Amino acid sequence: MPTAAPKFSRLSEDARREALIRAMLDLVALHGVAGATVRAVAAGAGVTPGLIRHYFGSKEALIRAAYARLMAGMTEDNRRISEAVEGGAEVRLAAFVAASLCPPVVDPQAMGLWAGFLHRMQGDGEMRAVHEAQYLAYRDLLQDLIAALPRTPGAGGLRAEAIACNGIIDGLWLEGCALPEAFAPGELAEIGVRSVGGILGFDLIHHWRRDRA
Amino acid sequence: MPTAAPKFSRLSEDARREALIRAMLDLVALHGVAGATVRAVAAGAGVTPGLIRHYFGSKEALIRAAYARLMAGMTEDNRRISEAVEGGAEVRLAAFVAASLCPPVVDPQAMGLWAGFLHRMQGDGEMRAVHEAQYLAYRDLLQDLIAALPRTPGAGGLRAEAIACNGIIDGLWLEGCALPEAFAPGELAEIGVRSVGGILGFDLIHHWRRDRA
DNA sequence: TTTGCAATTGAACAAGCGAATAATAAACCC
DNA sequence: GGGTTTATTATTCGCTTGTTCAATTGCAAA
Repeated sequence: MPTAAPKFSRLSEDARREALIRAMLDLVALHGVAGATVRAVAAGAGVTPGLIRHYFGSKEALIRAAYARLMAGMTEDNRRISEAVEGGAEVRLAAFVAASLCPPVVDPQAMGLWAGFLHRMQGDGEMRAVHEAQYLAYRDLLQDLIAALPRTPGAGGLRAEAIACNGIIDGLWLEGCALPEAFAPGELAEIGVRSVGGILGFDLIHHWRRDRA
Repeated sequence: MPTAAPKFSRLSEDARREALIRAMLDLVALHGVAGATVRAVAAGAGVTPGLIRHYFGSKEALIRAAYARLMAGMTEDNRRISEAVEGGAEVRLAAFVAASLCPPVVDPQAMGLWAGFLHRMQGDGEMRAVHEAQYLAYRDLLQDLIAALPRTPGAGGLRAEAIACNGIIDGLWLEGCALPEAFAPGELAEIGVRSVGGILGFDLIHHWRRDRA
């Protein structure tokens, strides 16, 4: 008598949690938070709905875990970009700005994912705390890159400059995601680098263009 | 025998639609789109759920109508701001930027409202069309203010400058809404005016400060 | 191989959703 | 005032949701 095929396999706790978080992120990106039902997430992870409760206690807790994972991943990507570029502080900052304003960072699905979680921050203080920590980490990274520029800092102070540069990156990223056809390829990146240069009083786009050539 | 109190009153079509849209906006701002059920919206408007179908055909159609109303209101506010300020083009542009980065425009509830609708744009082309029209109208307004400045336009062109200024206003507005306690009162407005000046190569903050004094 | 444990299933549950529809009553016309 | 219209209500339907829990079963230790 042949041994019957196993109905399921027992994975480690880490692997299961990982699979469920990944399935949640995929579904939110594709159909929004509304489409990420426990049944759909479980099916995406190849398990049954009961496991969500077993590992996370509730769907809400899984959503929070997925959001934290998403934000951590974006920070990690940004850190890698800023470290991968060869050259002086000018080139590294310009590459950092440009990378944030081109695919795959600029992506309608990514914005859907981000917006899907954003509108949950209103009543959920724990989620807002995750967002704040992530925002400050990103801004500090940017501030370090700005501080390394060979120039005399502007009148507003380093903090204000980091806030401003973070702001224009966020704003242009959002517009690029929301209306992909409204901008030519590379247009947002060039505008971003030029604008950051204007804010900092530094000819950033000149260094950027020479580096790309 | 006293005449019994009427169980309900018949309103004009416009008044009913208005009441339902208003109730929808209030609920989305307070509890997100998920909390804006047909029953809750109807209760907020003082009617029964059936009327939503009677006037809008479906809940989805009411959501679209409410979104269009929200966006139209924001455009109107912006237009009023840009027209209310006395003075030259420099002062008007600076006031426009600053107004967009102070209460009541910067408001956590407003962001909740905006985010609640944003994550619905993914699969809804009609909603995206509303968003695009609104975005372009806002950007054109900004571009007109920029074009009126007494200066020689920058190397990037007027369109790129408008995109950049729009981007930084959006980005700073978002950060101010998401983390109200992270910035001092007026800090974002000053950063915004200074940054727009940097992007345009124009000493905007000097004119702004003199006008406020 | 046998035993014990807990990861996983699968069916069922109550609650809430949007939608549909027949009955009702307010307002308008003559 | 009586008759007509239709805005509005009240009730119901079918469906999906998140959650629950006893039964099952893969897997590792003994």
